[in-house]
Amino acid sequence: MATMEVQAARQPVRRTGGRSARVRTAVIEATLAALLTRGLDDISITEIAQQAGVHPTTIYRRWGGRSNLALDAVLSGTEAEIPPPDTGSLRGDLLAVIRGIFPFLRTPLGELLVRLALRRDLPEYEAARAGYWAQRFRAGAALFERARARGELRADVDPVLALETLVGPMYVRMLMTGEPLDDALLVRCVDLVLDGIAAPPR
Amino acid sequence: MATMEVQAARQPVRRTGGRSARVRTAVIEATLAALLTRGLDDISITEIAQQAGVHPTTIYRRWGGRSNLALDAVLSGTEAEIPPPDTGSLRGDLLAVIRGIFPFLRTPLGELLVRLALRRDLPEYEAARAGYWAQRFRAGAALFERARARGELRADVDPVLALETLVGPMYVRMLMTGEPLDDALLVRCVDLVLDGIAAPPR
DNA sequence: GCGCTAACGCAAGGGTAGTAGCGATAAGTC
DNA sequence: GACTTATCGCTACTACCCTTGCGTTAGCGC
Repeated sequence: MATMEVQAARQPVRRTGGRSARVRTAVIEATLAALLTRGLDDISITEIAQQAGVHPTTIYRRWGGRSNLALDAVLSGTEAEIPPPDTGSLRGDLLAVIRGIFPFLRTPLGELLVRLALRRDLPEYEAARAGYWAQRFRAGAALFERARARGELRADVDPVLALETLVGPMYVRMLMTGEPLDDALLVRCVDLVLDGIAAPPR
Repeated sequence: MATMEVQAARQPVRRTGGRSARVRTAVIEATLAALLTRGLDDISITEIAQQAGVHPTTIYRRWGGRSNLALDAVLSGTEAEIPPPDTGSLRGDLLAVIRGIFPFLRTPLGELLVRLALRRDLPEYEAARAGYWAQRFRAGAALFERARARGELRADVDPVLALETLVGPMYVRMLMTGEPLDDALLVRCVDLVLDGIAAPPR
């Protein structure tokens, strides 16, 4: 009796070194350059291809389309890890959090990342985005836990909502109103979230 | 001597009624339908044209491109005026403000408006956007003035930043994190902005 | 009504995005 | 070093976006 050889769906051996790697870095580099000069919607794959010294079909095959290519390029240029702050006070930690995000968002790359996050035609981005926010909010949870232990926090505060409220104005100004945005405003954001706007009871 | 007749650059007599009006409403309607079903980036002008019973060339000539067409359609479907609230208390006014924005943003049309606001390839949109926010913040200013007179407000509160902080989490959840969003959260947003997160001094 | 011309319809055409087939090259394995 | 095949280059092709030029229709002012 012949052996029951189940032909396992053998996945092809990927080739990650040498030419493929060179092609990838060249394309990613050219894409980033194009993104930073032309914007998110006006990049041409044909143009990027000849800029990278590569044939357009290669890009279509490996990335499949503009959105995916832009996503890969921007994520490749972004380091995900941000050390969670521990300054010893709630106010100091919140300042560190918002100051850790703000300068990056001001760079062209940061702005691209935000705009990419707002697209809905990229199911691949959902995972990356979820990971990004999960990581940030894990750091936030620790931050609030310490503050609670120090007695600096109200009892009923939701850390997630608090962080969203903290960074909310930054995104609103960046994306919607276009109002000016600087470090002094970040400090005011922190103090507003800490103390609220209501007059203290007397 | 002949009269010095300066040939003033005579602008053409616009025809706003009759056929032009019919074409416009038909196209706008078809565009809105297409936007709501296909999304902001996947609309086809050819398709919209035949849906509206109009030749594609007409759309290209009158609107010039997809972005402009989408902008006009969405703005046409949106009423700009929102009555400023006056409930008698700061908390009531803030709730009214955020509750006035929230249901609209949940509609497909509201979401389209927000996404349009995030595009940078539409200089025409800048004016509309500025007007929208100016109107909203004028109402906000009156709201805070009354609260200040009632002694409900801290002395150093910036109304603009306060409003941005109020609505910030709503936009963050809608655009970035995708966290759930309901009326109960709006109430918590208001209370957080009012009271802050810091434990009261004792 | 009448004339003028803005606005529309139509046909033709350039340009670019994206796909499919096939041979050539080179990465990984032995 | 030799073999297998993943990956890339090339050509050809389709499809759609958008523009241009010209003839036709129908608002608007008189």
